[in-house]
Amino acid sequence: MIFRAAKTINRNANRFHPHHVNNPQSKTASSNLHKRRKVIPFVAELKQLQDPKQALSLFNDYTQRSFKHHYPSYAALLYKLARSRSFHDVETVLDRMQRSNTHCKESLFIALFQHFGKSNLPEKATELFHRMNKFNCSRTLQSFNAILNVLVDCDRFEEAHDVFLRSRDMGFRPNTVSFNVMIKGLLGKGEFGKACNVFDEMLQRKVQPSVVTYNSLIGFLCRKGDLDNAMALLEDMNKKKKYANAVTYAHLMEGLCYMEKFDEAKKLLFDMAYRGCKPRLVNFSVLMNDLGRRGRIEEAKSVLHEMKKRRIKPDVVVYNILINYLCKEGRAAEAYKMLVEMQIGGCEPNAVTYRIMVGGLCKVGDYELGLSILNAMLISGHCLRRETFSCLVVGLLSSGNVDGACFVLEEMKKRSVELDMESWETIVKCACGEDKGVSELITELASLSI
DNA sequence: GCCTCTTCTC
Repeated sequence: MIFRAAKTINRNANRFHPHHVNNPQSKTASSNLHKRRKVIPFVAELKQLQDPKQALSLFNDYTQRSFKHHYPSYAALLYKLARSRSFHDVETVLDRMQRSNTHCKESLFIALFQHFGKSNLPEKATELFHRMNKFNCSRTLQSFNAILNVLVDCDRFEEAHDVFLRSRDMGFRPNTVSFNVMIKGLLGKGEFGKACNVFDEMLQRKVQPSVVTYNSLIGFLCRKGDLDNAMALLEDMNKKKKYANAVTYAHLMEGLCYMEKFDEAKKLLFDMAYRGCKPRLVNFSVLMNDLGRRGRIEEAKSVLHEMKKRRIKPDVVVYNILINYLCKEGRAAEAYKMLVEMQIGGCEPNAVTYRIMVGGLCKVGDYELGLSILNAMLISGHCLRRETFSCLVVGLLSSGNVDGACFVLEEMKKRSVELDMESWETIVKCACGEDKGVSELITELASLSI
């Protein structure tokens, strides 16, 4: 049954957007064909694989055929496994790489820290950081800062602080970036005063604050609506010849929007150019977001046209803002048109786009299109959240598409995503209310043993 | 091929 469902959905996915589904594959195929002779056979073959589970066995196949794996092999495999969050396999491969004494780059470790961090596994990242000297690899301040940042982003400020204090023992001297991360951590906890103390400490220790340092502080003040102090910091920056960049202005514009001063924010967009700072995407998206928030979607769309007129190519975030507010207003069909439009314009949707779109379609009851979007999302290798799956499962069942619902459940099972209690309740109620395929469904659920 | 900090979307 599931197989049948999967086939139907695949067909739908191709209809959804052939350009999107087929292109990445054909592109890699042709480029690999082009450089096949130069590329390491294992890496070339690895890139063709859809399923990350096959990656490790391919690696083993090559090992058995007495193929000697070098750094490019390990790196490509680790990236692939980390991207699909197969962290158990990541560990296995790391062990082998360590034993083989392969000379490896620090960037690989930094990328892995970030993958661990994104999956909220900071302890895995710290463990690897401490283990780095066992690899044939140099560990610099950059790794140190990367680990600090992962800890702060995972809400482990105290641990980050401990690591920061032990920097000297580890042979590192904190630089601007290290301090910026600590300031970000404090601001994240609402500790503006302590963040200012760290700022002063930087000056004492002769570590120069950068635009980023100022942006963090200005951003905090703007979110609080304290524009006066934010402007004072802007003055201070200028005095120290640290010039405001597009992000600085984006914060100020956001602060103005927050204070219901949209026109002033818009004026600042024009003023910043006079002050020698070219407006960037983020400045436009701040305006679009505020317009969308107030339900003025047509005006938000006109900002998009303004950007195009200025030859600034909208990115995925800009489209996400529009798609999000269209969905919120129950205009999922228009949101879908926007999604197609962005792809035609050469902008690939990301995980957020898909989540918003599936949610918006569920809201208006178009579960069939929601399902094909979900499938496109799976094919493009994006991770999704429980809520996205849940609303679709419940919706498909309530509209009588048992095959579709089972397909989604199967995909959840593959990814070890569990349905929430509330959704289960709805499903059971739905199943008991009608007789349509109930026994079939129960069998399916039992076999999945979620 | 993914390489440290600020930024708008869920």
